[in-house]
Amino acid sequence: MSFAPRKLPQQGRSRATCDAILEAAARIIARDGLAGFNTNAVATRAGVSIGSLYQYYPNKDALMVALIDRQQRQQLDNLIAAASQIEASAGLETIVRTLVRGAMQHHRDNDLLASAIDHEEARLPVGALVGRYLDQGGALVGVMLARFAHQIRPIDPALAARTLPALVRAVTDAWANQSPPQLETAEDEAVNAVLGYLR
Amino acid sequence: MSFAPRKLPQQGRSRATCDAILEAAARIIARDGLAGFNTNAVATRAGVSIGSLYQYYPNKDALMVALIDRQQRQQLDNLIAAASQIEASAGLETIVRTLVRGAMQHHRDNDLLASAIDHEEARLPVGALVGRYLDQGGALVGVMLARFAHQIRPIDPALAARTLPALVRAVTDAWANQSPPQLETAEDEAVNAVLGYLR
DNA sequence: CCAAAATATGAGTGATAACTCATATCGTCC
DNA sequence: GGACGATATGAGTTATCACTCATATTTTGG
Repeated sequence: MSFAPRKLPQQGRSRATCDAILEAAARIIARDGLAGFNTNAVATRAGVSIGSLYQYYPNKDALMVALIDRQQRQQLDNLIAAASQIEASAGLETIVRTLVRGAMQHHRDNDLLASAIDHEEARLPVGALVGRYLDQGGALVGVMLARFAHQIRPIDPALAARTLPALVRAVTDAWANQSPPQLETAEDEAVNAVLGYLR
Repeated sequence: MSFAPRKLPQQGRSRATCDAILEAAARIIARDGLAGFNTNAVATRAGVSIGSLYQYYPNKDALMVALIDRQQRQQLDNLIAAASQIEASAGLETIVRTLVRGAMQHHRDNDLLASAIDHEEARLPVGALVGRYLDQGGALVGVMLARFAHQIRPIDPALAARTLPALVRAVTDAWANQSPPQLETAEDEAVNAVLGYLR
């Protein structure tokens, strides 16, 4: 089973079709989870026929892989945007807090989608794809934290890129499942956990 | 949709049937993930007819809920067993390390099953059920850590019971996805993360 | 032993959803 | 403006799978 696109869009029209399909898939999963994710629903939601969907995505898993790619790219973009807003003189805790806030925001906005994608990443052969994005993000964060080398123990950057988002996730989920959820405190806790891990 | 058992087993024979069904479900998910989890396969694997399965579990989700209950109970039992082997004079780090090792062992042995169950817990209304087990585990750990109150910042025990296993999980997964996986080091890292969070 | 209750059976039903294909429309290039 | 490739359509096919039910077997209590 291949996940490569069956046919590359060559005209603007078909590129719009591909995008609409991905967007529809994301919205459906965000609303109903993987249970509502079927190709007929995606095509309908995208305002496109089921035949068009299969013109570009050879099977359902290929569509999922494309969605994973899209999501990873968005998260990297978010990270870059957050990083660009941090002042050069910012302290370690400020930096960590800014990045944590960005990650939490992303999860809060797309809770079902984010966890569905996490789950599918484990099932599909996307290790290399995801690894590329994580390494880019890790490198960026590594540069930002280089100034604080004396406050931080040495950690493999590729590893930190996998560990830290998961840490934030773990803390966020734990607080979100509390009643009542207290998301402001969750941010403090996540910052705490990350700093505790880094030092 | 109710998840309560349709009929309670009253004879030893039917209790064995129920157990065989649950065991088969666990083994199938552990091998093939949720993709291979269908009621016909479970019944066949259990050496039981599909009709018998539906005699006790009114629908597929009810079977999943029973499996979640079973898994949570097992994890609590593991925790109790690990706790009982810790000497009364053990230091904080020793205690944390022992508990972390137990949790990692459990995940390593049942990787697909554990993550499938995590995923299903989010979808099904099992918050109260899971909460009871977490609170019991949290209380137990709370007692063990009470001696170290001066080294630990105050944390809501119910919250810690949700956060700490997730932390361990996050670190373990990050290291497991590294190539090559180094699970011994992962233990050190998880202990680190937990201690960093607690202090 | 017998009747009634409990338990087991598995072919069958209906719904869902992935995927195909014959046909139609659109865009581009000369 | 015509021809050819690119793109779009959606009814139809097929496989899977949750779940039922009429019937058969086993266990229990009297």
